[in-house]
Amino acid sequence: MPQEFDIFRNLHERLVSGGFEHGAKLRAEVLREEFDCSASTVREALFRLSTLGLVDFQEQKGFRVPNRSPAKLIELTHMRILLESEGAVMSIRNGGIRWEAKMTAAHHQLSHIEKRISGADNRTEYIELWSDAEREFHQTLISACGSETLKEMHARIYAMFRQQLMVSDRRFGFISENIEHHAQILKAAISGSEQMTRQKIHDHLARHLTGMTLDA
Amino acid sequence: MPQEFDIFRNLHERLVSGGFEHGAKLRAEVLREEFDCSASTVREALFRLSTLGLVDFQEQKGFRVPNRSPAKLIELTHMRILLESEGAVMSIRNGGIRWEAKMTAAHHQLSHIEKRISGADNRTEYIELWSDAEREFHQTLISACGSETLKEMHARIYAMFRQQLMVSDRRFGFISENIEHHAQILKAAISGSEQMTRQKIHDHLARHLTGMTLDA
DNA sequence: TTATACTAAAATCTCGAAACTATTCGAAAT
DNA sequence: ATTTCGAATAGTTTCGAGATTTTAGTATAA
Repeated sequence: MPQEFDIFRNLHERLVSGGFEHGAKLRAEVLREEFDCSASTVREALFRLSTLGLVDFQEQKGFRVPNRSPAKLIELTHMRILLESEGAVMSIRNGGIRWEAKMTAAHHQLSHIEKRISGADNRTEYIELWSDAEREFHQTLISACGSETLKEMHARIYAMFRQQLMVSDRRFGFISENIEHHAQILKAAISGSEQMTRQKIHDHLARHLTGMTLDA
Repeated sequence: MPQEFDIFRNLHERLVSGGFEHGAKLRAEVLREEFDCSASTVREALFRLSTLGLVDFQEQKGFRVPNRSPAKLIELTHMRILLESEGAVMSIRNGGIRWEAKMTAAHHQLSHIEKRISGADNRTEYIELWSDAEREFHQTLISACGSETLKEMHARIYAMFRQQLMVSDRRFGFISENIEHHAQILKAAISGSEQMTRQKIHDHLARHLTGMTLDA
């Protein structure tokens, strides 16, 4: 059973969901022990992650978790707006009824979790659930765009975006404002209005464009 | 002297400029000899290239040069249009006189080579020269956009795009039509017209959208 | 005190062989 | 003639040790 891919996936998930400190050093020799494999195998995984932008690599200096920077988050937000708007518009044109059905399903799922969270005592346990549903919603939005390249590119940007989020934004991203946003994006997409869809996607993400969000 | 990066660069260049057959197998053991290093080192470089989309990787099956597909070229063309248009417009807004100067310089250089080629007996020797100048022109176009992420993303798409080109398009991409296109893109960019710039970039790349180009 | 040079320790990078997996090819059975 | 099986070959992945480079610490000189 080849394990390099498992390591890759594991590290990917942790990097995106905040499992490492920003700027932390990633030593192959250390991670080696956790995965019970050789350092070379970890190194390969880290190399791949570095090409995805989730890990910084410097020759002879090793691997690091990228530092957080407001400027980077703004750039990634712009890219998300660009790619999601384009993907959503293309989905509207190509998707048909099947895509609309998938959209309503994805939103229903997300919406359900968001309602649960609103009244919950311990929100922490819902974070992963919500996180997955949110990703699913945004992925579905562009899923019928007809371009694997665009979807792949978006997935990478989305991962880097999430990695750049502060702890507070990762944990309380499901604020009531967002709940309304998702509903409006769905409505615009189903109605087939390209202009409106672009607008709602922009509105949804615009909060990350100021660079003024606070960390926990 | 760390050599992994050299191997990476060398393979990258060859993959993009058609140094390998489409679909060819890339065996670490074979390439090892050429670079006079171990297979593991080649493997690392190939892994990185696979994450960039320039090499296909399958577990337990090794590495391959991606096959050419008209659909893929069309997708990449759409991405180029999207990214270059956005980047150019942002450059128009942020670039100022310095960017305009760089643009005219890049175009002058490209234009000079294109004129040389038109009257040359043996065009082959100019290909690399032209190729570099063309890349430089398109890179300069988006260079003042203010987003490293966008530039990086564009560089990746551009590389994959070039890799997907047929031999004929790589060798005779400097057709007279293109010479005119580049001039018009420059003119639109310098004039500051965002709409016109978007249009000219689209026109320039549109020929790849039909999927009907022939191979040599 | 600040700067420089040297040394020891720690980390990274490369290697070649061993372990593992896929493919090929030919023999036996249908 | 075709299929199935298994051995032999070819190819891929993992490993841990050794070579190289960076980093940290200490001593010496300005």
